[in-house]
Amino acid sequence: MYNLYSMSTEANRLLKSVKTLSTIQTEVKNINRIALSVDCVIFGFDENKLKVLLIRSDLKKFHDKWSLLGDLVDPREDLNAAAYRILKERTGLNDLYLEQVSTFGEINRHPAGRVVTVAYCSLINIQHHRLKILDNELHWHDVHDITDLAFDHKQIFETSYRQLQRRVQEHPLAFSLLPKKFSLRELQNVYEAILDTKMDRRNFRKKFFSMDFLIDVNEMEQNVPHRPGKLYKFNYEKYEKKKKKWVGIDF
Amino acid sequence: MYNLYSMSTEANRLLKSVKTLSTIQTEVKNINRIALSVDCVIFGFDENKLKVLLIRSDLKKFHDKWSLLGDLVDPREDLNAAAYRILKERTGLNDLYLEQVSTFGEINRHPAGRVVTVAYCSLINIQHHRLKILDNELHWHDVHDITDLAFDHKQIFETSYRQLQRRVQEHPLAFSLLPKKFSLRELQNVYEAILDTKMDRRNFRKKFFSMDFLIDVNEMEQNVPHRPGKLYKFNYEKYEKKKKKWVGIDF
DNA sequence: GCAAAAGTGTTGGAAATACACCCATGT
DNA sequence: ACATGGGTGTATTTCCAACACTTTTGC
Repeated sequence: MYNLYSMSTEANRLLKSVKTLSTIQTEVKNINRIALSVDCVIFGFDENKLKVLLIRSDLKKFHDKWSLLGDLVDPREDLNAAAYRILKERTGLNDLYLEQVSTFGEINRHPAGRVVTVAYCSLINIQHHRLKILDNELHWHDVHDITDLAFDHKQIFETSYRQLQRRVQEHPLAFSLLPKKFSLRELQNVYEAILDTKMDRRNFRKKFFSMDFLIDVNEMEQNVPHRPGKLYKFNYEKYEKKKKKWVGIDF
Repeated sequence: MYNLYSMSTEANRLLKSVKTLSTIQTEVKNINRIALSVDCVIFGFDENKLKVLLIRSDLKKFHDKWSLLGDLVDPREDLNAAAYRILKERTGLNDLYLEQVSTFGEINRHPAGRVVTVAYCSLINIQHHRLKILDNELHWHDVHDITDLAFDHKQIFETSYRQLQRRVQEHPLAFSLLPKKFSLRELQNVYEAILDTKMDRRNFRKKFFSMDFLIDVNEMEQNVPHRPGKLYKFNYEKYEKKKKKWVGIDF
């Protein structure tokens, strides 16, 4: 039995092999180390569909399969910094929505050896970085068309997508997929795409106007073949002040 | 720039240093490895209070501070298996509620070197293993009395506690803190302790009876100095069949 | 009989849902 | 003029919150 934190002699009666700090240091340095990677599930919204950014895997074992964007974490690099680095490399953008999802640590999940991976979910405005992904090894995939991915990335993707569906209903994430200024129809399209459902337009508007977090920017849509809608932006400051505490048993 | 999954020559125009499998293997084996640990936030319920199980840390740097129960992950061990191992070592119990919370990977979070830790949350019935924690280096602490813990364990604890508060409202976790048979009052006490709030007794009963997941076991409380309550157990099978899909924007 | 908690229904307000018509623009 | 989606209001239902008295047991 190990114990990473305690070296109590008192505890030794129960805990057979409590370690000294130098023992821990030896293990940390030489014995128990594992390769750690980050995988980013990068969502975008285009043509009224929710998309995920994938790269072609050319490992023989996974020929013709797609995989998430990932890399090893450098031992001198914060975990979150590694995730931001990967995003920056792939999208060219800073200041993105990025959130940790979960860590996947089965022994044989990677053919190169023991690699534990931390999954992150990111939401980006697909217009803003379209120029960066001319590379035809990188591709946006409709989330409905994901069949099998390389490694355990299908599982990672599904976990991330479910978490996104959950979180978008409780937090103002959807705006990260849209331009700063957007119409209510675009916003509703994002929700419908993420949740894979249809909503009533009038009730959707009522809901958002009653939350009172949308700022009317006094502009209209341009070049639409129908009556143009008003544009809004999300009031993050007001949201941060007012966000509710949620109590209510419901399962 | 690295890439763990792709070795496309096509991509090389954009991605300066895409790696071969053998390069990846070399890095996984020799270069980029990091010590990985698991920390368990073990919650219990006793005397109508929510408790967390901590061990005394005797590292000089953290003398007199308490810490979570954790250990290094063995490179030949599944991540989840490591968490179950730690739980088993400390509580003697298998088949516990155990769920991953989050991974903490700041560079200097551990004095022994670079240690990234995966936090897990567990709920146990405190009666069942009371005998295992005679060791006075292990102690149940009221969650309200947690001030500072060793390492970054305060942050880990708070993240886990918040997640518990969130999840207990949407999933039937509370029953893991109680005996198989429990009274509605005990159940309500668990919710009130976790959520740190008071609830209306009649509405609480109405809520649970209308969900219709409680089985009346036709037994009563024994040896209470007042009218004894009926005992129930939770119908997990029925819950699994019926659990609802939740749709509704609310933030 | 008294203390202590179990058990039980109703009502008002808030929020969610369902639903149909007129309006502004591009073609 | 017409096709397309923008914009709006009301009635109904469902859910939640507030609230007080009677019952059963141990002492």
